[in-house]
Amino acid sequence: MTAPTILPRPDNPLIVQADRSLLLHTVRTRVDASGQVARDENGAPLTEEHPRYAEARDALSQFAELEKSPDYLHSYRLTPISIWNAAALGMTADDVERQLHELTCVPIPPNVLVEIRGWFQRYGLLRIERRDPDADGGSFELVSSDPDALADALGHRTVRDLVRVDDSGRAFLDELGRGPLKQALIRVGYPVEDLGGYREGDAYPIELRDERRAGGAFALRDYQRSAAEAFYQGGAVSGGSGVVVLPCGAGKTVVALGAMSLVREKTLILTSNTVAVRQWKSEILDKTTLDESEVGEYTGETKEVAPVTITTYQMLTWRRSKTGDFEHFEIFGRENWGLVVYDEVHLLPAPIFRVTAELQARRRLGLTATLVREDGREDEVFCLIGPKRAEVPWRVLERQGFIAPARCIELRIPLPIEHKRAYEGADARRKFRIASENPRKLDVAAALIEKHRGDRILVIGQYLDQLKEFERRLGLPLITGKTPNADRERLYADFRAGREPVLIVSKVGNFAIDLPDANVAIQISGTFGSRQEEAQRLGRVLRPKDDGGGAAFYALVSHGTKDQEFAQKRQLFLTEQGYSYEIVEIPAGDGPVDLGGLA
DNA sequence: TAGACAGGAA
DNA sequence: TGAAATCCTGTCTA
Repeated sequence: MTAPTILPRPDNPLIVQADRSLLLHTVRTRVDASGQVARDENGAPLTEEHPRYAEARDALSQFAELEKSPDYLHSYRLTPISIWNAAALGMTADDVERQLHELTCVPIPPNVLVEIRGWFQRYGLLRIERRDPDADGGSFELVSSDPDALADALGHRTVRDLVRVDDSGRAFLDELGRGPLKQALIRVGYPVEDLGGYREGDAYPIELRDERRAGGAFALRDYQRSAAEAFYQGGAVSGGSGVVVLPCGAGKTVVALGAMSLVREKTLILTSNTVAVRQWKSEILDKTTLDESEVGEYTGETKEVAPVTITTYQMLTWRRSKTGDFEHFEIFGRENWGLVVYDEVHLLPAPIFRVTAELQARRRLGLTATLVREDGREDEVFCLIGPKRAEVPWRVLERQGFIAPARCIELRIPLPIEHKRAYEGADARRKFRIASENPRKLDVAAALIEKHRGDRILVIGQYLDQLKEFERRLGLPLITGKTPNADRERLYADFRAGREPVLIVSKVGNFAIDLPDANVAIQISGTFGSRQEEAQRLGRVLRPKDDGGGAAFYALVSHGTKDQEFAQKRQLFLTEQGYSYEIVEIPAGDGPVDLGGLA
């Protein structure tokens, strides 16, 4: 082990704890010229952002996961997956260790460094390699340069059952065994490097249309091109598998088109809903040389299979009955696909993991805005789709002008006294509902709408009752799942044209991709703590504006309640991406709301 | 043969 | 912890 070359500096922002959690100071107390702690008129100490907070956050985002983000102290955790993704990006244990030493204000517990090294060492320790089935005992073999590691892995029943071990102790498997074996191994702590390679799909010429057209030239942006190349060249076997992480609105589709133009084989695209299917199709027709006949939609309405076919997860996971077969899985065998694209990998349903386990000989590209899954199956994404090949932080795209700068503000609103009483007496789940539906939110929303006169505003909520109340009291149009398509389109059009500056939307807003862009979002209630939901909602207002103006995202929460607690959880992902929430407390009382605390 | 709608699933 | 939206299929109507 290398001795630390950098001594901890007391003014550094990071504390590394023995349980592998990391604490990051976001602020520090301000000191005046005479060396005294600066205080406000009430004598309370003043704080300022820690000068190395941003640097530390950017460093940690490469190899640690953000867990909690209260005001002053953010906590991160080092996990095997977070380290293996770093390893797959080419980082080494030395890199991570050096960055920790540079940021920490206390000595790093030695066991943490040992564990980090251990995880890095395990990455690629076991490999799956191709064999000649006639000469050897099977098509693929699980190998390791470290016999102890191989023996240790095979000591686990769940692993041992998936391979055939011959007399000399070599472990063989066949093609379909690759996925299940990788799943079993990652559960016992071995991320396998799969050098088994890919089966060639049917060649199909797919080229990006790069010519000048009426709408201007289409060209991949630099980060899109390098993400596509990182996917194609990433890993020991080129042509690869893995995940590209890009913010909403950064053009994930275009990255996939870039990858398709590198692979140049028949491609199957799996996406989350039918609107997305249509969007993919029009993007493909617009930006590649493929024409209508070469791109198929495989949905409830039309079941076309073409050299490039787009379908939905729901289509694939449909069953006649609870115990029936997945009747549409046969699409995977209908063509000799050379590439399978998984859109929104953070939403991938369980049955798709199952079928993907059998698809390890196909190239697989996962796209997502966040690797975080609410169900904690990050390890399955890692071993079945592949490691993270490229990631562009939101803030970087913001600096380059590809997404609009955004201000996030959490408004803490007191519960009126009579609701407070009901809240105290309610059980846990009623509490959340009561706090979410704080009627005072309506007054605050009205004040915000007034403040943002002239902007495009979306009011986003979770409960239909609450939303209907807003519709009635504010006299603004509401869109829910029940709103007929014709009405939706009319309202969207009015919103785009500026005739209708405010729309109230329910959870449809999470799915409807055709929802027009806004520059102000007011979230009046959200789910129990879905991080990706918050990210998507912010994504709604992040498209760059013609006037170069910024966006605002307001989260309205009831002060000191479950509502506030869950809001904090939702904010995790965005904090990790470098957004900080300003907190503004709304004074108690009724009548017009004073937004004086808001600059 | 298209559209509307109900019902089940996750 | 619960509510809401979606998608797919099948059936009914005109």
